[in-house]
Amino acid sequence: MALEALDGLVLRLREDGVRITTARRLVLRAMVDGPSHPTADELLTTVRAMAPDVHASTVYRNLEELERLGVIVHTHLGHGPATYHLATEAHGHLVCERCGLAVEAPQDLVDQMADGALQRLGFVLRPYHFAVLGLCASCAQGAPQPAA
Amino acid sequence: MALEALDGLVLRLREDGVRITTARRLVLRAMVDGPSHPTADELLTTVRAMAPDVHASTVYRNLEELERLGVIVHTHLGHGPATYHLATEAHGHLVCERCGLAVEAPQDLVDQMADGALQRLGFVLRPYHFAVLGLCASCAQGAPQPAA
DNA sequence: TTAAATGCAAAGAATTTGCATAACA
DNA sequence: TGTTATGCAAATTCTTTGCATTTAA
Repeated sequence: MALEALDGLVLRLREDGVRITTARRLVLRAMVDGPSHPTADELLTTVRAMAPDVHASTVYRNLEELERLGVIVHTHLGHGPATYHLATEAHGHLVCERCGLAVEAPQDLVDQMADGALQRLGFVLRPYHFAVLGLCASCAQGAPQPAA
Repeated sequence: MALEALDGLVLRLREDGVRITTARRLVLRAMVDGPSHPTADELLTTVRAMAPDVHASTVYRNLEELERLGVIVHTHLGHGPATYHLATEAHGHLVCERCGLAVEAPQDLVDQMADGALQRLGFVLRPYHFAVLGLCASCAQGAPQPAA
C-alpha cells in the first residue's frame, strides 16, 4: 500500500516532467512510509540511512519542489523546524504549549471557522499552515508537563 | 492616553520588582505608542531613534521578560520575524498568504472553535500565537497580489 | 551596594543560495 | 546531449548566550 502510493507519486511526478533522482525518491519514500510530521532534518537522517551522501540542501530543495507541485505541505507546530505531510493528509493541528502534545484538529471545528470567515470576510481559510496552540486536557488541569 | 498607559505599566512593573531602564522604558513606549504588530527589529529602530546605543539583544531580552511578566505576547503572522502586542490586545489573526493582508479574527469565530475544542478534547485553546492563513477576499477572486 | 540590566561579540538553529559537477530523460 | 538536480561551502535571517561593565533602586 505504501509502496503503491510511492509508485503512483513517482509516475505522476514524471508526467509533470520532474526527474526522479535517488535523493528525490528517498525523500518521497520517507514521506510515504515513515512517521508522520517529519522535519527536514529527520527526513535527511532517514534518507541518509540509504544514501549517506545526500545533503541537507538537497532535501530542502526537494521539499520546496514537492510543495510547489502540490504533493506535500509544511506546517509549523511550534517554534523550531517545520514539519511536512503529504498534501492528501493535510489537517489542522492543536498543540499543547506545555507538553508538546499534537493532535489533529476536528475537521468540523476547522470547517465551522472557515465557513464563518468566508461568509463574514470573504476570507478563504487554509488553517493548516500553523498549529493552534493551547493546553491539552492534562496540562490544563495543572497536572503533568512531560516534555517542554 | 497612551502616555497614561505607559505610566501605569511602569508602576505595575516596578511593583513586580522590575527595574525601569532607559531601554526598557523605550521598548514599552514603542509598544504602547507605536504602530501595532511591530517586530523586534522595528522596535529596535524606534528605540534607537531616542537611544542609539541600545542593542538588539537588549530589545530581545526585554521582550522576553515582558512576555514572561504577561505584559506582552508575540505572534507569528507568517514566515519571518515574530510580531509583538500588548497582552491586553491579544487577538487572533487571519493572514493572506498571497498579499500579506492581516486582519483581526472575529472573536466569536475564535471562541466557537475554542469552545468546541474544550468540550470535545478538553483542550484549552489560546489561538493567538500563530495566525490562521488563507486568501483574503481580493486574492481569493484571483485578483490582486500587492505584496508577497 | 548589589542584584539586575546592558553592550558587545560571538554562537546557534533553520533555511537558502551560488556554483561547478554529476546524472536523469 | 542538454537540462535539471546534486554536493559542498558559504551566506542569510532571526534569535540567544557568555561575559565584563554599568546602573537602578
